Amino acid sequence: MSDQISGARPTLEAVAERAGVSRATASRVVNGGTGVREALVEKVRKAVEELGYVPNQAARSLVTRRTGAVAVVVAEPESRVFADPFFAQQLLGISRELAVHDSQLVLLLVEGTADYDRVGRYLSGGHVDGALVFSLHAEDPLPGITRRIGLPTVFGGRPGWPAAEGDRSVLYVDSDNRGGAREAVRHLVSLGRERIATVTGPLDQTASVDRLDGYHDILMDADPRLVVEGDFSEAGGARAMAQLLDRAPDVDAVFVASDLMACGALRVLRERGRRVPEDVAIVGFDDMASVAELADPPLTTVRQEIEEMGRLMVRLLVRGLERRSEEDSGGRPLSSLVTPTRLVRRASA
Amino acid sequence: MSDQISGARPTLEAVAERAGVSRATASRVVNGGTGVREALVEKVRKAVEELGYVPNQAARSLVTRRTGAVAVVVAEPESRVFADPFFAQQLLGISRELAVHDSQLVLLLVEGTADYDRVGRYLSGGHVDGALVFSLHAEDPLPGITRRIGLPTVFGGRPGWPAAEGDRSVLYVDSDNRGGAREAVRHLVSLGRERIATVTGPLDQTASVDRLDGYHDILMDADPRLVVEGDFSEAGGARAMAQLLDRAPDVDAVFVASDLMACGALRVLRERGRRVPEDVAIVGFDDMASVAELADPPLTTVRQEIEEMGRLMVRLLVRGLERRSEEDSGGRPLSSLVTPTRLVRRASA
DNA sequence: ATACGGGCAGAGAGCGCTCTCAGAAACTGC
DNA sequence: GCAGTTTCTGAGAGCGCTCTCTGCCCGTAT
Repeated sequence: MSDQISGARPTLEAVAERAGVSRATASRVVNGGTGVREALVEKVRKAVEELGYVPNQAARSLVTRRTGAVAVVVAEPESRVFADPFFAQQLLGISRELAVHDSQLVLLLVEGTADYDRVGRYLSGGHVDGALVFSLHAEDPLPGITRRIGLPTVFGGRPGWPAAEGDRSVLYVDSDNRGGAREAVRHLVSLGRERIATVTGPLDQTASVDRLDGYHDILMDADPRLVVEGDFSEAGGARAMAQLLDRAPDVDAVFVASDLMACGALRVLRERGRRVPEDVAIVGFDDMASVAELADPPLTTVRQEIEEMGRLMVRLLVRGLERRSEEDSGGRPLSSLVTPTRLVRRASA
Repeated sequence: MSDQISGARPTLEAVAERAGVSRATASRVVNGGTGVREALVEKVRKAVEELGYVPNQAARSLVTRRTGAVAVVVAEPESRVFADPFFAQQLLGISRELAVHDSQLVLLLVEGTADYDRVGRYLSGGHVDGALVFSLHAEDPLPGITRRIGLPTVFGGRPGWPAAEGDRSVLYVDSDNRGGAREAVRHLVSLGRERIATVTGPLDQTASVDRLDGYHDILMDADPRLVVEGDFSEAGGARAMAQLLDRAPDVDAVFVASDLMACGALRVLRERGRRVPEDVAIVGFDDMASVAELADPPLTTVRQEIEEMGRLMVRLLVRGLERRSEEDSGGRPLSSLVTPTRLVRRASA
């Protein structure tokens, strides 16, 4: 019987009546139950149970101004959600951490200009308490939107748009791309390699730039022919590697800015008869399980805690929300997070 | 000025006042504007514009009982969202189609038992108008949950739990796995191959079973040694292929139930010195752009319209919602959809 | 001119919940 | 035993919106 009530869902009113208390008391119990006599708490709990009561979120958020939902905004999903197991894992982290905070994940994929409109309207509509934004490029209007409407926002990766530089109020979670790159290159140097090249990601993304900076930190005046721009795809890595071999046949090590690209590079090296790591040592970046370990040879790579980054984004956002609602704003202001990376040695270097 | 109102968002009341009309009229205009004189429509539009009014969804859905959101429930995301570009693409289709219908996508990833609880509560809470469910296995409680609470639901792929068989009220969108497999095998036969094997997906998934059935449709009494179970992963495909070569060294063609597995198979064949397609012809399944075309040799495969399937799920759900709200239920009942597949010939067979 | 019908606009009653505020009940101290 | 506290409970006012219902105004027919 009671598990088939498909029609009218019970209201708080009904629960209160059944428990013989007022709506206010029932509400108190449902929301934590502090300050209510134990006997009544029990009664209400029982009524909730029997009726199969579930609070109506719409009514609740109408008055609390909280929705219990967080938007995850992804620009250019085609190139991202997709090709990128990276993002999938981050999403997993986000989802898990949101579950901990009893919040829902509203996924907004943004493709065209019209979508920006739609998403902008949605975010302004008070449908969500905050937003986690993954936007790749500098000209993205998203950051401006969330800022204008005052929606708490955390970015995935250091945002690259000009005004953000040095603006401490812009919150993001990133991994230590530069440090990781440094460690990778240092490792290659320690191996005695002398012509160390790098295949970068698209240089309009901060992650790519930071990794390249890390490379230059160690190899301050590297031969510019040893730097080739890739696009984070397997094919792009292959293309870049081919180009590199043509430009600098004497290359003996490559720091490739992603595992996927490293795979492409590995393939080209194999095709051209270069042995890895004997002739050319390779270090990747990401440590994506499905790629790095299975590569031939298994990739030495820089590990980032991808899922952890997703979780941290949520925690940062939630902390911001708490502050805001407490009108507290005490303590020192929230600041962006940079998660450590670490070199994982396998066979390729 | 007006684009920085971070505090109080304007209400319909405010719009009405500014336009010099009643709240009711303002509401009419905002929701389509039929039955309102053009002059007033203009005035209200202007007021909306000037105030930057955005309707409060909570208030609206409190009275309409519609949320404008659809849940996408994914069981076992780790093995799915992840490894599976397949799912990503379907999600893209879903997102795009939902945008068309002005609905939001609430992503629910389900992992442990506790999650089922949480998700069940959420779905019962009236937070969403319907659900799109991807659940892999027979024992999944999800279908039961949505059914019990009477939430309109469409499944991704034919559900495999026992009670669903033959139940026309269970709606799903699937591709023609069996037909596609048949076509693949028929093609291999037409090539004159005589020892045609198959690497299946996990046989607790209907898609895998259906593809295997398609294989048997053509090869009614195939040697059981020619059937090996894989797991839809690259590594699994490699493993299965190796096993196959051991069991039946004379195999001259393989229908592999996914492109990813086909890649693994290709790799093993290469390692063992078998030429593709000369010695062993391979046909994959999925036609995933990032895999099939880039494989060496490029894969002949069965194409499914993955994104389209996502879109169809949404359309089916939306149609169900419309019917339900119109109390119409006229016309013939909605029925599940099976999208066609087609063989794409490349070099591997 | 009066009666009647149709198209439009406004008043107002909720939707289900939270939260303040005030009053009841139980406790303390003198 | 009574005033002064403290703890708990209930009444009731909204949150912002939709939607029905009533009434106005206009055009047309009588």
